[in-house]
Amino acid sequence: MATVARVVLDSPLPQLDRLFDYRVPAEIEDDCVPGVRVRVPLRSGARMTDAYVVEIVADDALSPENDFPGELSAVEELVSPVPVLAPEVWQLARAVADRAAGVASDVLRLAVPTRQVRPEKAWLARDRGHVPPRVTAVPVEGYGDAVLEGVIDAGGRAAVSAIPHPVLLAAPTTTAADDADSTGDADSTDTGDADSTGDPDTADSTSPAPTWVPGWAATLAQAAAHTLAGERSAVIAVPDFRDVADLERALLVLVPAERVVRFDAKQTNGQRARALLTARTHPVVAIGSRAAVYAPASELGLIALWDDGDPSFAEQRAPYVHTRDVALVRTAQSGAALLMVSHARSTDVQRLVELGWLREVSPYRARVPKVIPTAHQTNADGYAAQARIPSSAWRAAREASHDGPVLVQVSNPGFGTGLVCTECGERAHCRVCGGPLGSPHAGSTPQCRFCGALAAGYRCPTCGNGRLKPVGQGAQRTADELGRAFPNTRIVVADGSRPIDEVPARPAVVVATRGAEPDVAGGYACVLLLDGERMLAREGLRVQEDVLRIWANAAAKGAPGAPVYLVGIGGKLANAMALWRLDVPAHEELTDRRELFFPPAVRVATLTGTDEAVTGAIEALGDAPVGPVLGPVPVDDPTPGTVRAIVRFPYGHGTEVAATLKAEVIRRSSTRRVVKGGTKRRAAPALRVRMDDAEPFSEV
DNA sequence: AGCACGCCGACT
DNA sequence: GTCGGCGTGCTC
Repeated sequence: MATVARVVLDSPLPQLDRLFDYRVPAEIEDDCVPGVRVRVPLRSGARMTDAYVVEIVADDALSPENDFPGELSAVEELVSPVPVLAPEVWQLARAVADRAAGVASDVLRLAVPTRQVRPEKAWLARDRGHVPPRVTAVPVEGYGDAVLEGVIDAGGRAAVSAIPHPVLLAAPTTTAADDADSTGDADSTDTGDADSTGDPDTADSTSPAPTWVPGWAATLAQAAAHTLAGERSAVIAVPDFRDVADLERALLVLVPAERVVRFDAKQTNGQRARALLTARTHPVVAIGSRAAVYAPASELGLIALWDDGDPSFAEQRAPYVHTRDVALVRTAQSGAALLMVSHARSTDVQRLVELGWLREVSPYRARVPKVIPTAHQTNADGYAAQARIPSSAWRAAREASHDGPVLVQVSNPGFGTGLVCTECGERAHCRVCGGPLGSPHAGSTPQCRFCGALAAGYRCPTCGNGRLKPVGQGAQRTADELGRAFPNTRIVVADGSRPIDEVPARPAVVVATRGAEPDVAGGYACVLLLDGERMLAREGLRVQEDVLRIWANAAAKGAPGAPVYLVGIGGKLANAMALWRLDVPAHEELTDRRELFFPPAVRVATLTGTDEAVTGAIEALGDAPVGPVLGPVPVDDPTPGTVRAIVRFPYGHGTEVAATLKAEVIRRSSTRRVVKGGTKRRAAPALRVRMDDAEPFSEV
């Protein structure tokens, strides 16, 4: 009896985004299993396409009325007998693509690394019956008696407020197993002497030394260890590379290295391929940035995200699906538990909480940061007056700097955000492109921040004066100021171009741009959050939640109960920080967005293309949209004559809207336009659809 | 993507 | 009468 392989083609064409059937030649029948890569002929024999086998069916199980009625072509080649596409990852890719009106093979490109021969051979040669060391159960500390364990074991879902300070994480004692007398207080984490009883059930004969890790990392490592102890996998996605490092450090205290696999952008393809195959072999904890959420972890028991509001979770490649959404789809498909851990709450998670879909879990008696808001004066130009740091904060910082490091968070790197004329205060602009001038170093030649042109010999066009001074404060400038104010203290600057992962727990002033704050064992003695006002002045739908997130994450780098000065901020946001009730602004923000039909209260789709295609797509949607359709308006991107429109629709219509838009894309892709003019050349697709853009209104 | 199929203008 | 233009549609 012959068999038929049902395959997904590795092609970005939407009209090919469905399964195709091929005959399986007898020679490869044994190895042609779901998940393997094959090459198949597509259209008139000679040309080959890469594909993954998704399903093997007996050809007498095909029904003539439902399946392809013609003669099947044969699979041309089995590329490798290693099944790299796990069935659940295929299901995930399909659902994620459908949700985004996108193409499944685009999702697969994010989920499956390109073929690597060496790791595959190593995997095939290896004893697949290998049993990895067992993982000792540890309690998830700080959340009351087995609260999070209960969520995980029940396949539940929770929005978890992270423990807002560093935690000293110690390896479980070899007797471990029962969590009976957990105090539920992360501060009391047992330092535990490094025992060397050499329990054969644990990976190493010597336990790792206790390590300071961020509170969230301790919680997620313990949650993962709990999941692994039940022989189930955990998948944990975090925004960036440094978070991966923190989490890995925490995990290696609790679980054998063999059980931890990484997926991140800095890996080579070979490393990713190895991680992928390991994850399929036995239960692991898969950690990493966006790609980790697609890890083919066997027996999935837990999916978790740290800081889901971080913009890094927005995928940059088609179909632009946010890691949070992938996690939600995967949770629904797998029945695994879901933990959304953060300090600040995203409006997206708040929506799920208000729906009752996520349960709220907070630390039990956590010591929250002692946030002290100090509203402050600005001068008439709107620039911070000389007293940038209020005297109370000065005093506290100076005092704290005797005991340990003080963190100073600023919004921008370098020396300042702009230059103004010393005489008339006019902002200096580039003579080439009109962009703002800045100075990368003290006293260096002014340079355009947009086009990079140097502006030597600049004269103010208003008053003719030739001298400029910086306005706004970058990290370097702040560091210089503080250096004068703290004469005998070490000053450290950390920003995007000079990243510092960790500073010693010694007196120092650490000036860091938002998001680049180094860790310190035990936490900072004091935290100053300086440029809040400027950060809030940005345009955008998510500025407020983003700024809260940035503040909260820095505040949580302080030692338990350390003072945190929130400079120049009053009102609701200051209140939320002071009370450490970061859900309140999220609730209010979400309420506003419901009234305005803005995401995430509703979903959005951005339609780009020819006027006819965009208008046609809007008509095809019928009455699914809510709120007025925005546009179509002309945009000359990617080609002149293009228009863009934004439609908004309730979550309940998502499936229908995505399917309709995908059908429109397919319809328009078969009739391609030819640009008028002498030489005919291929034009942009007549219709492009992007769903759930985080900042959909920024360009319309 | 590519390539075949199909219905209207100037050529042996 | 036919050769060939590229719009349209399909790919197991």
